[in-house]
Amino acid sequence: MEKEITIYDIAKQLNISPATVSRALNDHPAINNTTKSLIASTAREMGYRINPFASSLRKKRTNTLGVIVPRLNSYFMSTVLAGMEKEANEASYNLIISQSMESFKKEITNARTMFDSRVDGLLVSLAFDTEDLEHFEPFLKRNIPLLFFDRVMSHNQATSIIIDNVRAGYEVTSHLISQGSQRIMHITGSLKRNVYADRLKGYQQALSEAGIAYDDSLVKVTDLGMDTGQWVVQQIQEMPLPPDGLFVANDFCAVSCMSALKRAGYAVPQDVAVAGFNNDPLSQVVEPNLTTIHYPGYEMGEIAVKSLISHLNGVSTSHATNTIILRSELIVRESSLRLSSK
Amino acid sequence: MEKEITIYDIAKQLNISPATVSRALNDHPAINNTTKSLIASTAREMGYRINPFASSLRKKRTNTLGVIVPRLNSYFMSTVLAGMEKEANEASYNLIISQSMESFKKEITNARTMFDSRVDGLLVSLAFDTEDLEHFEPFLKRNIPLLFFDRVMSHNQATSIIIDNVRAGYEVTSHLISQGSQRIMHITGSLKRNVYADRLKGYQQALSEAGIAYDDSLVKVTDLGMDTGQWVVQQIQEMPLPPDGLFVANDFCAVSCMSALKRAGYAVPQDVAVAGFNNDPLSQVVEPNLTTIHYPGYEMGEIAVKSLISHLNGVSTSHATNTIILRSELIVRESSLRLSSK
DNA sequence: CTGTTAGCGCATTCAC
DNA sequence: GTGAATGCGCTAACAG
Repeated sequence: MEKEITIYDIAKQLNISPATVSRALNDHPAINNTTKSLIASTAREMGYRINPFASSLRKKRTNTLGVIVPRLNSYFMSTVLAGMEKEANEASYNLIISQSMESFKKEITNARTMFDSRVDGLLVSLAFDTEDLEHFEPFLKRNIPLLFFDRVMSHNQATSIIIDNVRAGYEVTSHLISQGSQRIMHITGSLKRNVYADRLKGYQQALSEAGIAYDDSLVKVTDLGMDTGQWVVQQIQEMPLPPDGLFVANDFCAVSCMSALKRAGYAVPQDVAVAGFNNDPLSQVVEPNLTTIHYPGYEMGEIAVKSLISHLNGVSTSHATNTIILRSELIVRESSLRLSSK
Repeated sequence: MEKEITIYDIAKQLNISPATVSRALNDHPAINNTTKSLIASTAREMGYRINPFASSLRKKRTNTLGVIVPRLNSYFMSTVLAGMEKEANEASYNLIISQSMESFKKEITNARTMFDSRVDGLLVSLAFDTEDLEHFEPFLKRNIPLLFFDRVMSHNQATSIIIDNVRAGYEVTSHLISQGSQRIMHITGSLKRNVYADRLKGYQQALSEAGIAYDDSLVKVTDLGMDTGQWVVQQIQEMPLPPDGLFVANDFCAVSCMSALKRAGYAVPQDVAVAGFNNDPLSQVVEPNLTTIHYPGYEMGEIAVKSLISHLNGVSTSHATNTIILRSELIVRESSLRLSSK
């Protein structure tokens, strides 16, 4: 069992004061460069590592960011987190990650834990059924910056990072229309969440622009889970006039729908064109390949952390609340191609 | 900006000593129950929250566990993490999670970060190409318990939690044989990793037991990525005698193979029976549903953390190294059913 | 059962 | 450019 080296040990070794060691290690400008590098090298030799707790206690900041996400099990989310981790590491911040499991209640618990852990900042993507932002008030009261990404809710003291979901929804729908679909069904998640509400808006815009009447009964709010495909096909079979297009709010569920459709004897895309959302690798692994929206997850993670940290280092306490909108992109694949040759 | 309440504030308020407050808050046995609850309630009223850094600095433990995983983007991994998080929360531990992105190098960096963060214990699932365990030595030298799960490497000072991959591989292969497959191809990942090496062993056992000669050229080591399916089919098309069964080491890649097979005109399961591994929800969302192995991820996460924490609280420094083997289960679905009626 | 005292390791005044 | 002194908030002796 090795002993921990402290700045005192280094100081003694070099016959200088601990204060100088501390300053040198923190690259303080008022320290001679030669002594700086001397201290750095002996620190390395002696196997010194900073004690983050002593440092945090003293500085009253933890160099830790909290992240609350609905779930980790999607390509999208893990990509976002990879981006966050990269930026955090570079700025020597740690990340504490937790999953709300799409539950408002768990999200509240998670927020509480993050608060008690005294994170310097909090990054959140909201759960399906989150109703309000009260559980984040303690952070704002203590001036701990709060940032929402992807699943956001507008708040006058928090930054949001999103893509233009209205536009993306519009693009998908327009594309389906351009491929000859006239009755497009939209399978989505909780409309409490901007991502779903906005995609729906885009869907409606595209219909209206094409002169297609909006039909409420073609929009289905689901949990986007693995049974949704089967349920959707059941609905379709009960319809007097079945749809000829399907816009599903994520790729996994879109695949579930495609699969159920094929099992029920519908041809994709001939009978029904299908499009998903997120550009999960899954979309290129199913037959037919899935038309979808590319979502810049890694970039979103990077920017989120970068923005939060710059806020932490920021000059003012002015909560410059802004919304950052990233660029998404329609990716056309076979599942929606009904016109061009295969 | 509110002021932080400390135990001194509570002590002053109640005219008692800070030590008593500290003891009461930590549920020390030698404190009167009435004063305990009095302290607890005023602490709540005053909005007290413990300062984990002061506490960590004093106690020389952080109540934080590190987790290094290859990737977060699978149902399996996020389930494991959910189980870990639950147990950690209950024992009031925090989790720091990082992804190695299947890279040995990144795993080393991650380990270093965890070490510098002074985690009390470390949970690891190894990257594809990890060669040795040297980067974990610093932990062992400092008596920080190390636990491997799923992707493990035997080490005389670390506990491992796994399923019986040999058996699972055997079960899958035997099942395929029982459905009439004679030439079974096995698509797997790096054989440096126990999970893949063991599944291969099980595969070989089953063949041998059925009196089928083992054919090296039917085993393909890949990255199990999204292009693997296409590549595999290409290989198949070049074979004089194509396989009639496919055992793929994870579900995502199995789906990629099924899809490529169908695109190339093979019927699943009639021409080729397919089986995957992990029981990802994906397996029930593709057509045909995928035969697979159910893997108790949540349970594995729970047990991993429970075991590590009990080690931390353990009486001795004796590194009682053990291997815990969890039960997996074959799940038969359409993709492999060639005999029974559909 | 409760109080007194001291120190965990660091960063920051204030000196010089 | 460097050193001495102090305290961040908590817990663990040691007393009583």
